[in-house]
Amino acid sequence: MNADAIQRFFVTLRDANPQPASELEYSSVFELLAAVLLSAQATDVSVNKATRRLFPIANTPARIVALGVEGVEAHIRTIGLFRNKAKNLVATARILLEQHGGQVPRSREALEALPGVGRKTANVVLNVAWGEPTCAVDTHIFRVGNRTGLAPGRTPYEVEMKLLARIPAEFAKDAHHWLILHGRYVCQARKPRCQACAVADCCDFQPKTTAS
DNA sequence: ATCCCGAGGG
DNA sequence: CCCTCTGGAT
Repeated sequence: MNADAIQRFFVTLRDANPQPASELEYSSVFELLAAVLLSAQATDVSVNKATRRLFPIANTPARIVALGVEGVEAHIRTIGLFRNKAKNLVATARILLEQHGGQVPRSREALEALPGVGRKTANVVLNVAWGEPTCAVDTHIFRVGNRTGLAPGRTPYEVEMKLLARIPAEFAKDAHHWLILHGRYVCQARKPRCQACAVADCCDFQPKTTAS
C-alpha cells in the first residue's frame, strides 16, 4: 500500500466512524486496565459479560485484593485463561496499592511491569485512557496490517513499528480503533468480507474469486 | 516453542 | 470437529 492508498484507507474508515471507541465496557481507568487484562484471546462480548458480574463486587484495587484469586475466578470462569487472569489481576491490584498509591501508572515501563500486562495491553491503556498515539497490535491489527499491505511484519512489534511510521499524524490517535473494528467486522480472519469492504480499492489483498 | 482455556461460529 | 477471540509469562 503506497502513501496515497494509506491516506484514502484512513479517510474512508474515519468518515464511516468519526468517533471510534473501544467496545469493552469500563467506567474508570482501573476498570479499563482490568478489562483489557482480561481480554487476551477472548472476545470483548465475553469480557463484558464477566466484568458485569465482577465490577459491581470489585472495581478498585483494594476490592480486587480483598476478593482474592478464588473470588475473582468465580466471576470470570466463562473467559478463557481465567486462572492466569485472576492471579494476574489480583497481583496487579496489589502492586497498584503498594507502589502506585492505588492509581494506574501513566508510564509504559510501570504498566508493563504489572503481571499480565505486556506491550499490547499497555498500548491500549496509554491510548484509551490518555489519548497517546500508540497502536496496540492485537490479533485483528496483526492480520489487517499484513493482509492489506498497510504494515506487513512477522511479529506484532514489527507491525506496530511500521504502523507508527506509516499512519499520517492526523489519524494516529484513532487508527488503533479503526483497524480493530475493521478487522472484527469486515476483514475477518476466516472469511474476509471483501465484497462489503469500503477500502478494498486501496488493499493489496486479492480474495480468491470463484472460478469464472 | 509451549502453556493457559472458555465460548461462539462455521 | 476446527478455528478464532483487543496476549503474556516461562
